[in-house]
Amino acid sequence: MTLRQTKMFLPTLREVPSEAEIISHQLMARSGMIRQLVSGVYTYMPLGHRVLRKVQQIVREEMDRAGAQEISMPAIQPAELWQETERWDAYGPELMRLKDRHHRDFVLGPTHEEVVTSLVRDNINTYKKLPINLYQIQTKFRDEVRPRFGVIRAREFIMKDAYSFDTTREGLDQSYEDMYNAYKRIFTRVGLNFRPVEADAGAIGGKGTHEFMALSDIGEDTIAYCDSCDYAANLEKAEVVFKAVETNQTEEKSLEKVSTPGVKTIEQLVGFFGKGADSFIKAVAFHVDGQLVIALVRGDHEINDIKLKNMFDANVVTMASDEELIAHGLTSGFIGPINVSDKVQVVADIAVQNMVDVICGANEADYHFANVKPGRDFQIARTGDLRNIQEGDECPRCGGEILFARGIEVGHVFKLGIRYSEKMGAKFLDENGKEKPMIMGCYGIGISRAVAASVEQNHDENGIIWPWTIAPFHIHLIPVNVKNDEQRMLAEELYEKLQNAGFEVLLDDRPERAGVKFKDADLIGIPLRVVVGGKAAEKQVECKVRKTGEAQDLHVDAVLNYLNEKSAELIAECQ
RNA sequence: CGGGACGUAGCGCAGCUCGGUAGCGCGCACCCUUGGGGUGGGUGAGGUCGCAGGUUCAAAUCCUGUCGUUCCGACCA
Repeated sequence: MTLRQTKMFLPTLREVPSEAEIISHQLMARSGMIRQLVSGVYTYMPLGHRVLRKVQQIVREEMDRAGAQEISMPAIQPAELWQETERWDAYGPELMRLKDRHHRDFVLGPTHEEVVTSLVRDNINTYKKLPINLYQIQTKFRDEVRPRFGVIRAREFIMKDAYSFDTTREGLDQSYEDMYNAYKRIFTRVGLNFRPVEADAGAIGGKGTHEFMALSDIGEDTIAYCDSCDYAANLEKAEVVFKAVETNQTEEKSLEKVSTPGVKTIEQLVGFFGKGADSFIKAVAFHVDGQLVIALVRGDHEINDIKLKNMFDANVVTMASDEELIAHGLTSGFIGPINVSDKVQVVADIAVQNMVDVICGANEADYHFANVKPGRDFQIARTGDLRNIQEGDECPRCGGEILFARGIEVGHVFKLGIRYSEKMGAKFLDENGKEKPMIMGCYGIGISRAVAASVEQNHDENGIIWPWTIAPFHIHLIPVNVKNDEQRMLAEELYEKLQNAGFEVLLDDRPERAGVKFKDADLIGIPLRVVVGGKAAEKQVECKVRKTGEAQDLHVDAVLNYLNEKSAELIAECQ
């Protein structure tokens, strides 16, 4: 490995490539870490590759420590395996498919449940060989609808995926916990500001699941977290604690039909009636596994379609189309729970059931009902938690206050159970000679995504600021003027010395001007910098910390001590 | 999948409205200069104007199609 910049393939850019929108993408491109080949597909150049390897190494160490064993499975997989689990159809167009010369169908693996389950089923058949946890670090393929954010949502990316096989539920719980703890150590060591959050299990099934979120404003997920305990959940999952609103309502008003021409949205209703959004019922029609469902929430709340899906234990939930609305006698913009056909089921969020004197759509263009009382004026088929949690709501664990943050999903742990082992016949004989399906878990880390998330979290206006543990180099050694013999020789001397001391050193031996070198150094973001300049004759050099900007002139003999001290501080930040 | 924008030198862009010799900045090569925050000057190399078709005496420019990139939305282990 050449660690001299004159020899290294490290093309930095002064300007931002036009396709890069977010800061991490811009900086990774400008610093010469990555180049885009086509949409969502990237080359990692030497600098980027070194960072990837650092992250991979940490992941390996922690996975091995947790008792997992590294393997390497094929990226190319036969369609038959995917047909066994029915994911050949279920996975949809996101699955990269191809044919071989004999016209046999294959896929480029987006994940490896099928392959690993087939592997284990063919090679393990007794409880004596279980539990086992197998992992790999490998390129994955997903034909994303819309690749974006550079390598954060790419179509080809590097993932660590692990799969555990246990004989009992309790065993799975243990495997899961081991992985959960390993993930906490991994992301801590990688230097990410992250949070494990409870998540919805989604289509992959299983009960327990946590996502590891790198906190970032550009994150695609919203995290609801508590300000006083460690509760954190994905917005789609976060439970809402129902608090009954006290009412001093004594006399009961009767239902009244009000003309509301053109008033459709909650916002318009608020303006029209001069009442708060919580005086209205928001009604949205969904298509739930073939049935039309009207879901009700309070006007100031948002419907959570995943909770709706879970309420019905449904496979598919989509917004009802205009055609479906008309077919069921509903009018877009004026949907309500009163006078609906028998074919339509009305469900409601808990907060709706004891609302009084509320206003809702009349299922007739330009009319709303006022003074509506749930239970009296309409019946609710099912009641439950159907809304998104909001900032300021009560924490479901401790009663503290819920706040929101955005996060980039860098890891995910799942309890799969027997979903795959049953379909694929991955069974073992237990102590009693009885055949049982293996109980599985799966655990993913987006390696390349974690790198981008780190850049997103660690940069300033001049460039990247790498955490020590995943920095491509530890020390950037910069002779200001390589034509000056004293500077050049002192730099060479230090280069040897620092490398012998165990540091990874990048020597900027380019015949560039100081400004160019400093700009590139800031951009690349190596944690510590040693500048050999005008005082080379007196054996004085400048040492600088990229993150804080603190700099000091030192005699060469004092440099090693100083760097050891600073590196120890930087290492401590990732523990 | 719906809506929008953009494809001109390695990178960033102008030129297109109104058809007629393809330009600028950066980068690159060489010379001089400078030498602690993207020095200054000079010389030079580098482009099927995304692709295909059409209109025209003539197309980067007008028309049609297509491919690519990207943004917003929908979707999303």
